Amino acid sequence: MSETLKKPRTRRRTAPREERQDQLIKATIRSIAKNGLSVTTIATVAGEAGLSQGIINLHFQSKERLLEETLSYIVDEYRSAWYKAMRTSGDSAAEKLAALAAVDFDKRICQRNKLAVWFAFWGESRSRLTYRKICAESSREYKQLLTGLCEDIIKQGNYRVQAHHVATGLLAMNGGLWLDILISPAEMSAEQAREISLSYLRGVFPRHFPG
Amino acid sequence: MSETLKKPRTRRRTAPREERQDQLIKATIRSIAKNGLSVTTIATVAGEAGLSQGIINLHFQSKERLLEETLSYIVDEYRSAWYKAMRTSGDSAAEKLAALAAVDFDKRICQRNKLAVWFAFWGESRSRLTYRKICAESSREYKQLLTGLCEDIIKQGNYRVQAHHVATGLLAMNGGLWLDILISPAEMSAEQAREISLSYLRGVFPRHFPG
DNA sequence: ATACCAAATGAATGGGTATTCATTCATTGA
DNA sequence: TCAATGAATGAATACCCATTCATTTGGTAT
Repeated sequence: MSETLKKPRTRRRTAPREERQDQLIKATIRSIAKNGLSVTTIATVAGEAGLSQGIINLHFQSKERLLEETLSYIVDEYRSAWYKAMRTSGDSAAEKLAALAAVDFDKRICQRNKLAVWFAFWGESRSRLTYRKICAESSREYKQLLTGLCEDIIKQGNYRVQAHHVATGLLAMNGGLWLDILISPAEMSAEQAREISLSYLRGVFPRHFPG
Repeated sequence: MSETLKKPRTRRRTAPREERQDQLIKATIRSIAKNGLSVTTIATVAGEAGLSQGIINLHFQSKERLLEETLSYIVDEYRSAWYKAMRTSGDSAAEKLAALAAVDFDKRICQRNKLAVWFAFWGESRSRLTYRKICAESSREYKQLLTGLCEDIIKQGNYRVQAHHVATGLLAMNGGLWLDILISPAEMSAEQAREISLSYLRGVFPRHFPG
């Protein structure tokens, strides 16, 4: 007995709950990217995951909850990424701001499949309170963080701009660049987008972000 | 005879083709804003227009074509707006650029219902070639126009930025601000957005857009 | 081995949607 | 006033989709 940690020889057909849910969420991301949210059905997701239709209600109770969990997954992943960037970046406000801006174009975050999910949900969010709620707190927190960093830099450099304007503008610009990457990947790569975003910061805070 | 242009006394139940199509497109915009694209059905559009279900296939052959015509309507309206801005604005590149940037936050263009439509279609556009095509030419043309104006200003002012970066950045920022207006109208008005967008231009071209 | 349990399946169900088309109705010209 | 025309209707149709659940299957403890 007590060989509980033995590895299975054959690929297990039954997976632990969390693993299967993760698998389904990733299948949902692919389906939304490939088919769009309005054509994403239980069947397309199950097909993408290579599993049966019934499994979605087994794990998520409803299609709607699967979609909500998928959005949460993306939002949480994004939040974790900038939390980490804050921890690992340099101490100065400028370094932190640069690190945050870079997260938006990080390989892990700035994947077209995931961008497709962001925009799919934004497209529906006007009419769906739930979707807005899932994004709300994280986005509020993020903007506050950005604004704080901008305030510091403005004080240090004696710049004559409003922190709130810069933070909101930067956030908006990066979102818009995401759309370019999503829709016209031939004309806009993540690297170019990062460069454009940075050139904005150089323009507003020239002494902190020298060209 | 020859009184063909007489006005009808009673409200006509049968309207000219173009008028009815316009009415249906406007109903579609309202339905997308209210319900989202994925819940917009023949029934919701017909209900919004106060007409019967059959009328949509009568005028547009299919729901899909109605949606495409609706997107085209929004795109064309936007294009007309900046064409007009170019005609009526001052002659200097800076004036023209300011006029263009202002169009994005013009009352006619920057309505939440219409913004909802833009984002609804962007959300699906990754998976729908047709949607991308409808936007493509207009958007290309617009970016080219912006870039040209930036080039002029850069030459005049001897600025050390790339025209393409500024044009793309401005376009992206305005798109991102649209999202703020759409999703958090309490925190972002069209006027504030215009101000933020302008403060970007002031930052990049300080001698042409004095604060 | 055997029995048990939970995971997974997929056919069946019920509700909803786009599209069609025979019918109704408003308008116009004679 | 009376056809003739075509716009508009809405019930009928055929299809699709989320959800359910009886059944099967894989893993585990005995």
